Amino acid sequence: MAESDAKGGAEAAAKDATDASAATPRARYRAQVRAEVKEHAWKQIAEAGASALSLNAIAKQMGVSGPALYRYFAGRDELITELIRDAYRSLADAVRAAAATGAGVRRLAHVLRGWALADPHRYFLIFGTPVPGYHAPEDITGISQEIMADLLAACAALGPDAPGEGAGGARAGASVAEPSAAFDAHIAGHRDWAGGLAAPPAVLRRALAFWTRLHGVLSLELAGHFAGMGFDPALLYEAELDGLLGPEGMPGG
Amino acid sequence: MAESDAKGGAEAAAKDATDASAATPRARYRAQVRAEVKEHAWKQIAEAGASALSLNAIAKQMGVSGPALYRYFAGRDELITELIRDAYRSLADAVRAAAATGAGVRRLAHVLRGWALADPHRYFLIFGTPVPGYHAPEDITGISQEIMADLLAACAALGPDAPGEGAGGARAGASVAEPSAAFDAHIAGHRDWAGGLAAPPAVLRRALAFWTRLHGVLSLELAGHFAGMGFDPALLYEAELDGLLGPEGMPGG
DNA sequence: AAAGTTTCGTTAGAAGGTATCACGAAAGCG
DNA sequence: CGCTTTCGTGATACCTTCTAACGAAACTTT
Repeated sequence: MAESDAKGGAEAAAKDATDASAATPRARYRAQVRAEVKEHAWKQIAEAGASALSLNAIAKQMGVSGPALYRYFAGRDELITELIRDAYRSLADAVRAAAATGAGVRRLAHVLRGWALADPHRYFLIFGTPVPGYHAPEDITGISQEIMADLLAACAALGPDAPGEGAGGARAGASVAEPSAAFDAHIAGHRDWAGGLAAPPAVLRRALAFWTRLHGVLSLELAGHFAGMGFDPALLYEAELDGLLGPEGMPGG
Repeated sequence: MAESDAKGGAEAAAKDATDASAATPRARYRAQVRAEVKEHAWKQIAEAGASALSLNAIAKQMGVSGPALYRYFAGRDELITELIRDAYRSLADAVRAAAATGAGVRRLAHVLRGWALADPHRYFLIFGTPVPGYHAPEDITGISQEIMADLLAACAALGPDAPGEGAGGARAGASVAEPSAAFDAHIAGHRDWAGGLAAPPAVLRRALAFWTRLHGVLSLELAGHFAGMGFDPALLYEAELDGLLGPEGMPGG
């Protein structure tokens, strides 16, 4: 029953092993070792990417034997899942901290870019090539909903007739408002992801555009696809942001 | 000297091993085996992703021993590089074929999406998480420039004052034309990637926006980030396309 | 056609990875 | 102090990439 205990213990301790100040000394030690493993894992990922992550190498670096780590993580997959969770939480915290100081969408975008540039591998862990069989646990989707909620709130703060193409108000004729109206009609009926927020469809569409457009520039930049092209990705990012926000420069941004 | 011969042979044959109808029977056989290996590799990638690609498994499927494949590929990296090259070529061919029939940007965008959905793993092989130490060979960057040239031509066909936010003409005031003008000034000085094409900065900017925005939607969709959100990614893709093109619907699109 | 050379595919093996098992030692708990 | 749980270890099985050496097959040349 040693193996089932180790498994059950790992799962049971997963709740309180996250906080360092647990009740029992056992759990506290567990949490510390788990944290140390993840620390080495992040270092290894930053150096050679997530695909090169090796439990064996981490164990060697920590001065213990390979199988020792299996007392703390069920396997490589569980460790990676944990790292993905930490990455999501890190991004959510960064976004929330900015939003708490009243940051607008523009500032949020800069927070996102700064967070991504600080550790590209961490960004790709979330938004990069998905692992074939992997399905994110419940709590991770919850964290991503936190991020979306903050983004949605920032977009709602812009007002329903905010500038930008297709948003409705600022355009000359109805010729431009039409295409987004078609999507607005669709998104109005599929707003489960917006939580309880009673935002108009234009706001939902704006939040989606923010996400996809910034990710588009950011991921191509981080992957090096702009490498030989000469221009500054930061300026392209800013240009997309301008197109999204309009030039008047939101006060909180 | 067998090993240096095998290496040199592989490199020398790499040129004519690509076309199936080579001069010598040796080269023809080589080309056939290499093609068969890649075929199995694609199947394996489609099933479990590029990270799960195993030379050993391919050899087993082909009924030969593991090391036999090292006569045809220097290693796993060379095989993957070859697959990336094929993926780029496949995309470039698809784009060029569409462009040859006079397809506009809208149709090009649909070709891109169709190509990506046909094999998501192939898309991620190009635009997904980059492998840490990998640098694309010269000819691969050449193929990507082909794609960019076609996109650029299609964008130029739209005319310099085409619709879309920040392009200049269709907007009500100068307040919206300003932000993109800032980027236009920058991109005007860094247009090495545009080849010899004498396109105005607005066209370059438009092509860049096409690439980044469509990739933004597409990559998030393929990675499953829209999974639990309920809306139809195809409609979001279309909405972004509309925002890029304007609603009047290009004739060739 | 025979001889020579190149290439091919094999087995063997090194080095490294994940993951399991069984055992002894350490540490917490009653 | 003793019982119980947990921890770390070495051994082991099986996977991977990749190199080396050898025999056989095939192409080339004489």
